[in-house]
Amino acid sequence: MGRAPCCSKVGLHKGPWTPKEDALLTKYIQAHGEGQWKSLPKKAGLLRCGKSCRLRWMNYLRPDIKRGNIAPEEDDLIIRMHSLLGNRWSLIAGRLPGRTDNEIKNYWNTHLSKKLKIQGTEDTDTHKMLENPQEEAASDGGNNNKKKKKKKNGGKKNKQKNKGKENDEPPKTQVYLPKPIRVKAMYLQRTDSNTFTFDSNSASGSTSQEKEESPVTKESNVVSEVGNVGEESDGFGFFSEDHDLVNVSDIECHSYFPTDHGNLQQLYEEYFQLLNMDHGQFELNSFAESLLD
DNA sequence: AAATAGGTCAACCGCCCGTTG
DNA sequence: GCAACGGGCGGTTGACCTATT
Repeated sequence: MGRAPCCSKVGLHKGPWTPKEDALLTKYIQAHGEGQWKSLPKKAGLLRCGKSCRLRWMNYLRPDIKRGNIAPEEDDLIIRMHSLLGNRWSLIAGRLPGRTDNEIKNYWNTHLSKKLKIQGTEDTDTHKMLENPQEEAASDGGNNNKKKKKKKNGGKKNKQKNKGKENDEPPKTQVYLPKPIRVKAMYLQRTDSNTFTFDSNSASGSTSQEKEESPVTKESNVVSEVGNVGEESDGFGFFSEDHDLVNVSDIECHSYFPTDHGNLQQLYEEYFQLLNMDHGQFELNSFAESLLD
């Protein structure tokens, strides 16, 4: 059909965002809110495609983004959700506040699919059990069929990509007590006073007062912490038994992620039961769609 | 020390879908 | 009903990093 590109590509910047661009985008959104992506770059003084701005904001600049290691329980939930929903990353991300679909997708492709194959748990595409998991893993090369392009080592130009790492502060996790929920992806909304709040209505039933509060300052909600995660979880057990409680100094990220085993189990079971209602794909799709209602 | 293989993840691309006029 | 538009999504790419040879 050849739809016209979302914007004229002529003269637009591509590639990694510079700190200056980030600042411009952040400043503009803080002042005017999200949306109007097509006209946003021009108004914000950015030589970027609107989609690129949206992506940068959604995946990197949003203040509620939880960067860093995926907790074992998140890991497990991703696996389970993937088994139910397939590659519907945005839906899965919607269950993991602070995580983006892109992050989860990357995490799946680079960690989980490989891990599951090695464990022989299942075919990560079909979720069927593998007969020869080791072979599968080996043949796959842990690369998800991704063709590897090798590049010359090239200049080690400064790259913003790892600037977080350069801080050398290990990613930290801070977890908030879950509110009674049917969780929904958290959307940042603008209030009349140009402050941002999380639209966690559907996610947590928060009051308007709560909304006035920056999530980052909601320290009172901090009730527990989860182990620093980069380590392997044991994969398919619901939680890793030996997963350590954390060290407060390792905590930083904020989340409403339910850390309680029971909550996660409940969430999963809720999904599972719905999927077992024997209503076929139509119901599955309806259910999936309903997740974000 | 240099070259290469393998891994990670930000960003792009193109399609799809809901909304609007 | 239709086309254009805006936004969202999943798949893919490629720059950069680390580990290994």
